[in-house]
Amino acid sequence: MGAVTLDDVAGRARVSAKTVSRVVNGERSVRPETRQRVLRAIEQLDYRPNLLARGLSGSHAYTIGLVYDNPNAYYILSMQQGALAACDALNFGLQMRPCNSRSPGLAEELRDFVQRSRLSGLVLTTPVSERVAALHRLAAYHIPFVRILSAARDPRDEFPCVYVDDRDAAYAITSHLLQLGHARIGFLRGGKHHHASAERLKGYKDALRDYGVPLRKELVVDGDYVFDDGFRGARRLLDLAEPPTAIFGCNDEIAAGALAAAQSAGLQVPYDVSIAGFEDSPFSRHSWPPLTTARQRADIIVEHATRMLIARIGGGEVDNEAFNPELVVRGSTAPPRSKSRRRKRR
Amino acid sequence: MGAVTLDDVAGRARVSAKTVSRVVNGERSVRPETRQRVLRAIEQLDYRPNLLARGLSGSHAYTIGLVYDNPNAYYILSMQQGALAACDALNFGLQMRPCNSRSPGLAEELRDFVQRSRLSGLVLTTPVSERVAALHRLAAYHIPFVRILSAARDPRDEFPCVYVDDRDAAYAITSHLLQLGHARIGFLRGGKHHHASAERLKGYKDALRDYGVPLRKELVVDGDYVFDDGFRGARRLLDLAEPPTAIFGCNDEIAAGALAAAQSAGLQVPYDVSIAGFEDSPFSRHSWPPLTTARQRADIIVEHATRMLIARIGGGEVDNEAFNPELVVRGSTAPPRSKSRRRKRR
DNA sequence: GCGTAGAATGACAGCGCTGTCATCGGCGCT
DNA sequence: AGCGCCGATGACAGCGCTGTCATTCTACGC
Repeated sequence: MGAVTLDDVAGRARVSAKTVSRVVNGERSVRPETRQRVLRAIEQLDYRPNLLARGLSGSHAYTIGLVYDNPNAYYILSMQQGALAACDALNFGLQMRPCNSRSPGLAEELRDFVQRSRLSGLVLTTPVSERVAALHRLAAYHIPFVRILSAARDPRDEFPCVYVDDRDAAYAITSHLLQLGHARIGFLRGGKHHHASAERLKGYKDALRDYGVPLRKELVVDGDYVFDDGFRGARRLLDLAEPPTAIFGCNDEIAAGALAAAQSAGLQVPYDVSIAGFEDSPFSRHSWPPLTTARQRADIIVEHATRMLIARIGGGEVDNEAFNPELVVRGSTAPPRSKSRRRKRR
Repeated sequence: MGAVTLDDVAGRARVSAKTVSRVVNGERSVRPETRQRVLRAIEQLDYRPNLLARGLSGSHAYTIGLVYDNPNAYYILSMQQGALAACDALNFGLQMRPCNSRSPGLAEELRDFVQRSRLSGLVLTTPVSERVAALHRLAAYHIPFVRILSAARDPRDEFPCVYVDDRDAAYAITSHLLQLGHARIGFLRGGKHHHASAERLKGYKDALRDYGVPLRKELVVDGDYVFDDGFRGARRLLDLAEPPTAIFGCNDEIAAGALAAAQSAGLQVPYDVSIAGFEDSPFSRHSWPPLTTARQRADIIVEHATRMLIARIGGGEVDNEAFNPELVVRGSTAPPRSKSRRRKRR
């Protein structure tokens, strides 16, 4: 099993182990010719640093943790892929960490997690990134982190941040529906305590206001980020005496539920009712009709956040960044048909 | 930051560090009263072992790798969840490792991966688990692994294995369609080089044979495990002079493509054409109509494989296990309607 | 040619744990 | 009483790397 170690390389290159370490870690103050010799030895021996030893010895393990608390499988995986891409490129390891963002001991759980493996830092995704008290505790423990937040850029933020302006995107989707001529637009909320959900509702309300369309309480239905709630919520909306001509689901899974509810009621989408989602998950592309939605590249966002984190760990100062989801118009939205022509099938 | 170490606990419990180590690792030969004292100290100090140190010092890192090469995001995530469940329960770490199963240096890549982090072992999922030559090399490197294989249990297998009998499940789905009265059943293949895909095709053929229905070459269409191939393949089938009355997609994503193709052609599912998938992914539940499919609990299967692996690492002998996917009948399949009554909408 | 700053390199300890082997004590046996 | 044996415990080295600090080398100015 004899894995090649620093010492082996050092012997071959006729330098000390420390110098090899310097080369491996790209430190300055190694003469180019020495560096060459070391690199050659590394290649000849096919040396790979032992990450455990490096982590144990150094001040941190060159590994970051991705912290999430989200029921949405697809979302988690995109985030993981983004984080993995950044980590692979920068030679860091990645640990996934599900958690309960509402737990009172959140900060301490995360501290233990970091200490056990000497993690270099954490990427905090929503809704974990919204627990401000926990963030302060983490900062007090000197744990580097970058958070991803559903909000507009805010210069007063004291913690490094990648912003995703969900309000803006929800505004765009609602505007799109309004411009198509819809005046009664249903809104299916997700995650009650989830800040992103509130932002999306805000975008919806703001758009209605700006277009001079009154907000109707009965068109906003609570629920969670899951299919069944989308189905039930849409059913409720469609059963109203005056049903909406369009429904905006707070994420794609909710919209999928709404789509199924409409179709099971014999309505044709988008002719009888328009449906829009939020997320650009595979479902939105694979359903029929494909969903109009907001493209949110969770992978790219998290990759960026990961790079920011690693840069900070390396001592750099990094500027916050904002990513705005963009409107993707697909087949599930169209102008409303006049009520008289609405028809039931089957 | 001062994390609590073994020595701290040892000092408090008035024993040596080694004894604390024994208690932590559940070794015998510690007097119960000593053990109690140590446990109390651990609790009082809230001690957590440093995984890096343990891994560096011990013969392995109490961490396993989950190796995959699969384009299906949902599948990967379920597997990850299963592995995480087992690892959490048994106090192991988990590293995810995507790879190219067709790379000639596969075994060496994996060896490097294992050595870098001193991994305890690997769980190999399909199609990586099918590369027999690589498996032999891994075994020669003394790397423990458990593989998950799409096949019927085979006592001649020399490597530990969790079997998933895809042929059987595909047989069940095809039988279901045949029993409904379908005689022309289209089959959309996935991953050309993927053994599981061949097994599913086999199940399809076997069922046809057993029901005395001739196999029609033109009803079997090649493609990959992706939506677009399902869409295109189904289009091709539906455009035949004598189109099939049912289509069986090799996984849910392919079936989703077929569903979209049928609906975009104005066909009503399942009245005009039945569609079945394979996998029981969320899509199959969230589409309209929901898909008849084969339930494959990737999470449970991988959790089991992970437990097997960890048991083996601990020196135990473990028996191979087989999981058979089960047929899940939903709304996308129904008896064929007579051809004359078939109608186009829109 | 000499002194010296600053760059290049090396020696060494130690990160927190486990494997190995030595040690200690108590018990049962002759 | 003396012996051996085994269970319980501890001392110590070392896993492979990095941080710190000491040492050596180089180049430049006078």
